[in-house]
Amino acid sequence: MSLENKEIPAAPSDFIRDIVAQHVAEKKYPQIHTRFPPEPNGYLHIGHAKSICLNFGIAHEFGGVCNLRMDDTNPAKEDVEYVNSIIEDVNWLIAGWADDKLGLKPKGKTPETVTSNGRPDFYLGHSTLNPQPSNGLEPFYASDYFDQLYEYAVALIKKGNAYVCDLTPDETDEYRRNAKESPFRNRSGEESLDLFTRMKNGEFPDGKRTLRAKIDVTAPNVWMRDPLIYRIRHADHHHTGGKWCIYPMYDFAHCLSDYIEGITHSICTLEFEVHRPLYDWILTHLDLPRPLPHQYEFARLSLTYTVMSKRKLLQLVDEKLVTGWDDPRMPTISGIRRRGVPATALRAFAYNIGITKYNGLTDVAVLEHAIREDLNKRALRRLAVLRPIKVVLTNYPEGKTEELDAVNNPEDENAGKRKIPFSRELFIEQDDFKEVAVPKFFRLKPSGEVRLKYAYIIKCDEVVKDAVGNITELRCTADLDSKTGGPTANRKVKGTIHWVSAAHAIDAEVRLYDRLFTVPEPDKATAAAGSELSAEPRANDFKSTLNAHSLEVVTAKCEPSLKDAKPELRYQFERLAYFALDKDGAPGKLVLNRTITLKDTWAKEAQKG
RNA sequence: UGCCCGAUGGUGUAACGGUAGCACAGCAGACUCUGAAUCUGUUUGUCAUGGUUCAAAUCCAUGUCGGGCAGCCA
Repeated sequence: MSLENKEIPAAPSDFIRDIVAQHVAEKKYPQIHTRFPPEPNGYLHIGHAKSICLNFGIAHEFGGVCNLRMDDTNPAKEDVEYVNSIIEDVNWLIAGWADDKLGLKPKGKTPETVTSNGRPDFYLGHSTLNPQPSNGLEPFYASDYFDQLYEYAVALIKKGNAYVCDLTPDETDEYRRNAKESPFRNRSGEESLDLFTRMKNGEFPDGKRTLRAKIDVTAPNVWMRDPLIYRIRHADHHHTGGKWCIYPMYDFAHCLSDYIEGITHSICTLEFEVHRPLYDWILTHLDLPRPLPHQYEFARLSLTYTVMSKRKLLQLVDEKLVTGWDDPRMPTISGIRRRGVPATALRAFAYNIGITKYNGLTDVAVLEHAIREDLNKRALRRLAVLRPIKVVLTNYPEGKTEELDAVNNPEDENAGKRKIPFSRELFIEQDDFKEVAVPKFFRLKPSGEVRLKYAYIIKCDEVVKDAVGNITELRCTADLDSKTGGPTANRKVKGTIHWVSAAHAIDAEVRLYDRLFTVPEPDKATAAAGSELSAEPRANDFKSTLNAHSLEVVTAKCEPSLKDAKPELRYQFERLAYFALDKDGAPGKLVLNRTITLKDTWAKEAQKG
């Protein structure tokens, strides 16, 4: 069994899963049916990953289905680029885990008019389960239901539960704030129907009229104060083209999309909690013949050292503060993937943080731990030197090369071994030599000994410097009996360091990524903290906390086996970090991204002084 | 301001009227041919005040603090 298919830890329990489990026990529904409904107006981020893992996790654990649906009712903000990235990201995240629960539909399929329980109904039929979306299948689109939503709106008007309103946007706001009835509230159903038809036919400009649900303008919950359910937008839609100039609002489209698809559990984030009465109102006022979906809310994810809002992420992209949506420093799923994080690690993280209604702030260390735990098990060990310093072994024959055995992964016997060339001239890490060593520094120092991993114990005899005092070379002698497996191999020296043979090393462009922000809560940053004490954070202030050193590029010296590195594999440069191939690489040009460093207890110790 | 929701160690979560547990982080140690991993130990917690009860993190009331909503965005 490969790591990709390895099951993630025991299914968690939370208040939503408890509800679902109860419904399953009661046999309340023939099948549990969730959905993941992003708006295609940006790339998915790690907060969406939490939602994906919840919705697909429930489908996975309770034998259900989870539809992927584009919540695309606002043509102004949405784009096919985003649709495609969403499909790619979801498929990547659920691959080998819940891809058999992914609900799709045949391309172009729209809801059918059927009879359910003796009454007319719109229903899409059962979702198609298929892990290959390219196979004539596509995700669901709220925009595929525009015909049906229009019919539902007409039905509401005919029942006296909706009316066309001519108030301007400002007036609408004012009336709603003051709990005042619109003067158009009591116009006849016939007149509303006529005006709604003409809205649809394009007779009015944007903003001229709206369709509103007739509920209760004095309701304490403002979303019940005759909310808008349709507005005029003369704009092409990425999926329906120029067919429509009126578009349904979220509240109207979402609950009915859930219904049309046969969703049982409609799970969303906390900010929609106040919308739930409206969700229920619309569904219960349309005399729908099948069981109604129900909405449940959980807290969205916040992470330290991260911004999560699509607006801010878009700003980073637009202002070229990162290289794109998939910049490995971005908290987007595509960025995280490019950074080298396996989907299994992201899923483990999502499971570990749990689901509640408390708006907390999760320490990014929890994510980092999940990544390290995953990578430790799968990464192939390699020797590579990021910042080289030359070492010459004066007692080792010139021109001699040995092939030394090296373990590919101590956590996985099946990963096997490889050969590493060893010779008289080597590179070691600058950090692994100190001319004036501090007490607990047990790496290489003048007259000190250190083990070269898989090779010999060496002793530093001489430090060679250039005219300005920079170290150019270390001249060392090797204990030629101390080679791994040799007579004095068990001689104890405190330190072991990594190295590469200078003559055999290959170069790689290595991108050392660090956190994008320097403070735990960039959203709370105040740019002008000096001049305006206790100032409220302003919309753009988060950019003042960007980490200037979030990317450093070095040319590393790597052991030659790395020329065969594969994009689907992960590598650990021993004692340093985990790496993955970047798409910018080419045959003969190695480009690696640092996914995450190894834990570095020494760095912490050294900082203490 | 109105409405809604929430509050358990530093952080995130569990305990569903009956011993406050887990993970991350931290600290200390063991081991180590990766200062990684692994292993051991360990500091720190039920927002407050009342009430119900043999018994309250859990139920009730009030307060405090925090979050959300008040777009013709989702």
